Amino acid sequence: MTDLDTFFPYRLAATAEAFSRNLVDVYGRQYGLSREEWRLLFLLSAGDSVTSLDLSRRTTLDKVQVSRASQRLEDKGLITRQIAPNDRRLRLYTSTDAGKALFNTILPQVQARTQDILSAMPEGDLEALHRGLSALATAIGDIAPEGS
Amino acid sequence: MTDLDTFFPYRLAATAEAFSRNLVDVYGRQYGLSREEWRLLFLLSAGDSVTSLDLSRRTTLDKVQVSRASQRLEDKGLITRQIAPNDRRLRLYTSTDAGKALFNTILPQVQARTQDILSAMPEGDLEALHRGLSALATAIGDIAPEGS
DNA sequence: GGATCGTCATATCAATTGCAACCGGAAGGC
DNA sequence: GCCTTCCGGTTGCAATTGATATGACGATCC
Repeated sequence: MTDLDTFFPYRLAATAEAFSRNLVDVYGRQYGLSREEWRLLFLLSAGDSVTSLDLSRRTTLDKVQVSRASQRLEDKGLITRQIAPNDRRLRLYTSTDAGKALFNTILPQVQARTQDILSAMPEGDLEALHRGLSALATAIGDIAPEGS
Repeated sequence: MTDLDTFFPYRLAATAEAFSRNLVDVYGRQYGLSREEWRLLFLLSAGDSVTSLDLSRRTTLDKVQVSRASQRLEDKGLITRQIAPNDRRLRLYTSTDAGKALFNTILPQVQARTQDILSAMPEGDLEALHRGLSALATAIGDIAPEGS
């Protein structure tokens, strides 16, 4: 167990990063979005307006990252930011038509790449991965409830 | 499938990151090592001298990252860097006594934290995770052999 | 042997990130 | 009403990272 390759957390991180790199190659290299921008666009394109609070809760991004990523998305005309009417400290983020169009262009490609990879796995292993990952996420949450 | 939480690559990345954060909390917050520094120390403390080529091959770090991380480790007195005798372009990295001592202090704590988390998983799920992760790593390697 | 090409380490510069201060705005006490 | 405290978002600055260029070295071909 003194070899890094066999050290589980490292294998997990390396695999996740490799997967992620593959997808960044789709939405980043071709469309110039960073990972954070893609995540935000993903959440916003689902439908209606979302507050910044929702965003940082539903991503692993902190408020500075949300602020800067959304600024760039706004500069690109993909989203708009308004001040929330009930609490003027909050922002309401909304995807523009251009943003939704871009999202609808990219999503199938990302899904296709994802499918390419996942369907290359032997039968049953994907289910095993799902099972294991869910259990791990739960375990991490239980062990370290403090988080950020 | 329009929810980020259910989007598999995201779940994988988020879980890996959460796990990693937990470990960084051990070697980083308490001993001031970055993830890269910890990885290098890990590899070097195993035993004898290692060339920079080995290092970047056995981590996901490129040579610039190796160069920088090892510089910091040298500044802290944890490793030494010599010029390789057979190829004077290469560097030979060796862990100092201080480096090994620090590693021997940290490793048990990292392993303990890892065990805390993994053993909180229900019976069988860890094996499933191993299986799935290996299959996924293979699939990624097959799909995108170019990599870096 | 000398020219040329590929490779490794490092330097340099721009872009990104993290941290902490700051600026409104809200909430609660008085 | 005000004043204090807390909270969300932004901004500035320092440290880090990434991309690219430079310089040193080794290997190959002539």
